[in-house]
Amino acid sequence: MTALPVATKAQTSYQKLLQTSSSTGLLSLIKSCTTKSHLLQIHAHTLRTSLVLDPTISFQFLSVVVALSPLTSITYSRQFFDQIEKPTAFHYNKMIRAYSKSDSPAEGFYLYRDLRRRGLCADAMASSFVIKSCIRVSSLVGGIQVHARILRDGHRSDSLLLTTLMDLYSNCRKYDEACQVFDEMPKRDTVAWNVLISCCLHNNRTRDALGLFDIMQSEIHRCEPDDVTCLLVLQACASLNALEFGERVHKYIEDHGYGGASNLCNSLVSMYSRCGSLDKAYGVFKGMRDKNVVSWSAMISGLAVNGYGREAIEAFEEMQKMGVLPDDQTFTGVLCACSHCGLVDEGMMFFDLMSKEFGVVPNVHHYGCMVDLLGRAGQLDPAYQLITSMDIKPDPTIWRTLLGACRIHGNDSLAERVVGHLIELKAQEAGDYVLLMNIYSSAGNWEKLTEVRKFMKEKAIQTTPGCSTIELKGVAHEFVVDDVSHLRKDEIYKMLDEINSQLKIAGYVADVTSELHNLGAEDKGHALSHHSEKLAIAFGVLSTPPGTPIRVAKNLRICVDCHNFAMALSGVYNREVIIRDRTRFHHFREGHCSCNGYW
DNA sequence: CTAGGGTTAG
Repeated sequence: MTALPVATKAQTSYQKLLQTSSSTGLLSLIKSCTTKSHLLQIHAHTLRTSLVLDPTISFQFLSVVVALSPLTSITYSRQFFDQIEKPTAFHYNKMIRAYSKSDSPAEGFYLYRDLRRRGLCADAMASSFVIKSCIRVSSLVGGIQVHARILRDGHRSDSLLLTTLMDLYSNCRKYDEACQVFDEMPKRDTVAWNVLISCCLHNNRTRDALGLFDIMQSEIHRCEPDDVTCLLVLQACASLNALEFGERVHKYIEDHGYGGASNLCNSLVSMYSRCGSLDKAYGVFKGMRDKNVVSWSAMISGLAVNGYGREAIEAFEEMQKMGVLPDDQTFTGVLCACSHCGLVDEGMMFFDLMSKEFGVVPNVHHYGCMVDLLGRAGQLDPAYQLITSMDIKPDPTIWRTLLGACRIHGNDSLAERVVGHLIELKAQEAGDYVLLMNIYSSAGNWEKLTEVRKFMKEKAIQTTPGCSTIELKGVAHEFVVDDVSHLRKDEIYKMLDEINSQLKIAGYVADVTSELHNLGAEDKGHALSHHSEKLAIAFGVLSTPPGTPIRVAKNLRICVDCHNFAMALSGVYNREVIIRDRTRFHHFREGHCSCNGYW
């Protein structure tokens, strides 16, 4: 351990003050200490006069040291702590709390163990701080140990403590354990429900998160959602494309007087955008009095993903006129706008501007947009160069973006290299091989295609089933390829047949060459005609009045044929069709798509 | 004798 810093000037006026003050005077001097220099002088003084032995004084001083730790360091606080001869539980709690918020949260855990070994009483607070530490270092093992202690200590009905514990399990991806803690809680307040919803959101239970919004309000629980609940549920709506549910939450927000909260408005803007309802997003955005960088970024990204690249760039300029400084996420939106609309030169310009004029260091998302931009424009080699020249480690997503571009431009040799990189990262997924097979298939390279297929079979690599959802009256309906599980399946298939024949008259021809989702299918044409998005669309046509927009969310990329299908349908049936796939939105209107073939 | 806990915008 390094030597403690001490005051350099031997006799300052402050030290005189210290020496002449009574013990109550000293306490108030300590409490009012706000500068590092005074802190060091008090420290020296307490050491010289053995005042560290006095628990009240040492506690007060520890409080100040911890409070001023941004000026000194957590290590300094610890050094002082170690000088206290007989630290009490109070001292420990103070120090453990400090650690839980510091850059070395794990130390809090060791100190907690130390506290117990000394036989001091660990109260609920101490345990609470330690769990915080465990969350920070995502130590499930540590958390479980503390959990056991909590039960032994008889703190099993402390809601606040148990809520923290739920958050721990949630952060460690232990959904069931978090639920169990929730179930065993004697009393659950709104925050407990919020943590449960947050847990669903972060553990692939997004649909359950929506359900909880209603369950918590039901007769049995009678728990009022608050602003945080709304924030969480809006995120769930956005990721599920649940527009109607989102509108309900919007109404709830208005009815409960949260309408003016900027964080909620920003969330609404994002939710509406991500549900493909740009006009509603803009409505909320326009009504906001204080638009901050988050609001603008949400609007810019919203415009971008919905295919309004030029408008997104205009919004970016407008934002600067209003004196709001863009940050990293603003640029993610702007670059995304460029990549979705094929604005290669603009994209390069913004990428350059970003760091030079706004000091925003490009992150993996920015690079990802640039790779997408270059890749889609056919500049595959520069895109590859860009990835290899990054000063950050390429993540699987960025390689996958390039792989997508390889598919568009049918570059099989680069695609193979990219898959090689994914394998190197041990991140290759079924979808990557499917993409590779798509490339071989459209190039007519049947040998390689069979090779990959065989490889996948041998390794038993499971493909992610394509799944499309459509929300109707607040309920999400799910479809997979050739789905026969829906109650109205007969009507749906009849409708799909009718749509197909109508579209054929209008000149739509099924494209069976470029896609093969169903690996085992002998009859590709057949599998194609019952893709999940087509079933969802047919269901939409069937169950909504003419003219109603049809909104579908798909977990994978939409295939070329389904894209053509939706495009034709939007004209023939005069329906707006909005499909959100894994990478972007497709707005189909009057026989056209917002992506203008650039996709 | 002293202080102190949970969820949370793009």
